[in-house]
Amino acid sequence: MLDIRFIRENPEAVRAGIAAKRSEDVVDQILDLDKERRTIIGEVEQLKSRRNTVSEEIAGLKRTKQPADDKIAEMKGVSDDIAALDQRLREKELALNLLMDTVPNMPHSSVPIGNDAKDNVEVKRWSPNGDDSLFEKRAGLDHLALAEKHGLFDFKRGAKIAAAGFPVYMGRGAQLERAFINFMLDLHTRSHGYTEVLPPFFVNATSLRGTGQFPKFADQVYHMPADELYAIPTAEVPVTNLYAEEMIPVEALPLLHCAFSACFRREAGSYGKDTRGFLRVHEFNKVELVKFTLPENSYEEHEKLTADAERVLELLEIPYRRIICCTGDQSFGNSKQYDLEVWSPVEGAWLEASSCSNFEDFQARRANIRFKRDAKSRPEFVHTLNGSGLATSRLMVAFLETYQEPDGTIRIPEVLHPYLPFTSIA
RNA sequence: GGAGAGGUGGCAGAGUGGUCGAAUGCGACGGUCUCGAAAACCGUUAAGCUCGCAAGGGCUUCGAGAGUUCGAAUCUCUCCCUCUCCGCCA
Repeated sequence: MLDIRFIRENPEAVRAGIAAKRSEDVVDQILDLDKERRTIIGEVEQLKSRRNTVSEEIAGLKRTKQPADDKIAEMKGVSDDIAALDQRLREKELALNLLMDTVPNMPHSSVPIGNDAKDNVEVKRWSPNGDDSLFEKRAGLDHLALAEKHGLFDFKRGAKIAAAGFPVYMGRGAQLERAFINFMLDLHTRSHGYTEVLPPFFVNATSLRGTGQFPKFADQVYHMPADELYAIPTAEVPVTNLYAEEMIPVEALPLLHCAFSACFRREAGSYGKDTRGFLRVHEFNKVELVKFTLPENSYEEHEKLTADAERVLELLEIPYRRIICCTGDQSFGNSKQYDLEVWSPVEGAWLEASSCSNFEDFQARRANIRFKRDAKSRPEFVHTLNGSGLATSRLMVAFLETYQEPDGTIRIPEVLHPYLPFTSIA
């Protein structure tokens, strides 16, 4: 959510940001409602002020046992007027908030203007020893064939016991998945300074609104109406909301958390697109990185967070690239977004394995996450950042294809040996 | 699932329908004292909205919502949450 005062004072800048993000321009409606709202506030508060004054006079008269009947009679109508104005005010505020929720975060000045993914800009490419030949399409079994050959996953039985898009990991496939997760958690907690969190996988609607999934993406989240709970689409939701409505001690900033969770996404409307195997699933596993920072440090922390995610791929020696998402492709709530894409040599395609975003104070304002610079200063909103570090599903695809030998054996890189009871899948 | 207790300021914890945004304690901040610190003493100590160039003013907030009343932290109703005990259970 943006600051209403910022919109009031910079309507043209907001209009430009909305246009760059390909969102609907509601600035005029917001300004109108804001004006009406403030007019009503002026009227109703004048009445309330009068009521308070007279109430005190009545109290004074009662205390000295003097009659106050005429003043009481005078106030009877005033309270009704106040109630009517309060009602109108609530209606205006409700309408205003609904619109405010649809305004995206403003893109940072360093983000390229663009329409869609085609306008994203590659800013970095990495492969072991800088070997560019690794970015070529190669012959070999794709991840589904490899999984079949070695009995790593069971998509059919996943569909039987749940639904299509809910993978089952079997045997060495399950162990490999667990090794990825443990490896990433250990890296981020031991080498990158993050504190581990294992959050609930269900949250309430307030939390989803806090991080920006609601109201815009409500149809993408699994809902359990009997208990009014929602399955998390990412650990970003529970972890960011840990400090909702709180004042974080300034000395605790920056606050760094990493969290493993399963992630649940309905992917409504995307049927038929990239549906094979792990390319698009309803449930997947992810280690998420979340930061709470001082406003002036968030862009520096964004670079570090992205580098922390990249480190996973570098240690696993998986070729990847970093792209900066253009204004039309970045997400609703963030101001700057890097995507990390792993190279899938058999698909011959880049697969998104991570998305690292700076939300500035957009989520912090919605969730009311604040800090004070010192005891005397006013509270300010922190900046929140998050990024996958990483999601395992696309990583698994690239990993299996990258590490297959000519005979279909999958070699396990040394960095994972401490996490597995085998060094190859043959 | 059943029974009970409770939700008040950063924390702890009082509160009679009317000088209650709220006693008191702790903490924090500023000051006196000190070479410095501790102790002691004095003072300050919420947030949001709104009007105003500012100084400053106004309004709201005692878990949430509704009600009674001229007036609600205080009375009534509904809901939410926390804790304790019993039952069941991974």
